[in-house]
Amino acid sequence: MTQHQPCPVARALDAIGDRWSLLIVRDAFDGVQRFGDLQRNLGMARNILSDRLRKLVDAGVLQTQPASDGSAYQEYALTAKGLGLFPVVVALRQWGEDQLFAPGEAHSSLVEKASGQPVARMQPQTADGQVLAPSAAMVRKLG
Amino acid sequence: MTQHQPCPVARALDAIGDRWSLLIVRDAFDGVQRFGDLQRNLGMARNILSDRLRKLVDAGVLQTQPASDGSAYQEYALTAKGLGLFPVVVALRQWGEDQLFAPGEAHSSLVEKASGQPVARMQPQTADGQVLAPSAAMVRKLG
DNA sequence: CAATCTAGTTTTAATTTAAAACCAGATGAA
DNA sequence: TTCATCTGGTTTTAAATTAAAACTAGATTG
Repeated sequence: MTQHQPCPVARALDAIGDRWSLLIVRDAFDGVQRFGDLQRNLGMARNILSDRLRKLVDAGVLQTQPASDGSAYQEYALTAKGLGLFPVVVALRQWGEDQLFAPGEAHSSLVEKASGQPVARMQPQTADGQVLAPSAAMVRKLG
Repeated sequence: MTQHQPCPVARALDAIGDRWSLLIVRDAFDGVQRFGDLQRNLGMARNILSDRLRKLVDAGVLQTQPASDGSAYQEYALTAKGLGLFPVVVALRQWGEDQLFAPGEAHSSLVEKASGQPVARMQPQTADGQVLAPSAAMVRKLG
């Protein structure tokens, strides 16, 4: 898996496409920012978490900053680049909600804080706002 | 990584969150359906491709069907569940296009076949169509 | 019918992940 | 201020996964 893939999807998966990185990012969106909290939350090996955090920081998805509780520790926060993954996490969540739970099986769902209303289903759209079917899309090479 | 994760994101990543599965799905969206074509395209080991295809079929993301060229071989096609990953792949592609290429660096992009127009940027929205910022969303547990 | 192609499987080696022990510095309690 | 504990790691070793290559059976081509 060399660097500098020409396909944006491949390059994205190079950065965050392993088993743990997107779960770390999901937790970060939920406000989990401390090493220990991430480790307990995700139940993952500390050395692997350490490695992934380093890679996510190197990739510019996370950054370290002084802990907000005033202690001498640090916390991991999403950068602007990391915040850009919000649509990815939401799309993944919606696919999971739709496709991976038995009918009637309980699951969490994403709502707007202010209203408590569920978030709208994400769908690729054309420039003029029509829903875009997979078969109506194509990749234009090397723009 | 046990089965039956309560979080839809975790469950989704259990199904397609390894280094190869989403690349296979991306190729499937691009019409690549034959074992040999996938292997050559992705440059991955045959045994791993074989394993991933089996898992994706078991997960209901892909299904096998007779090859469309009339030969006795089979091909792997997206199921309805697999087609549901379109927003995930597009979101990932847009993040890659936005964040992972140097300014001016050439990259492919996704356009509408009919018009050649680029696909609109995906953004989570509230029920009434407002853009939803990450900080304005929350997870409601066990709906 | 022989050569080649397709879609795998098997075997073995290399890499990655996991678990557990370990450690240094920060914190908190007496 | 000192001792015990907490935090955020690293190191070591074992287990699991991935990769590369060789191999195979059935399909196709000439």
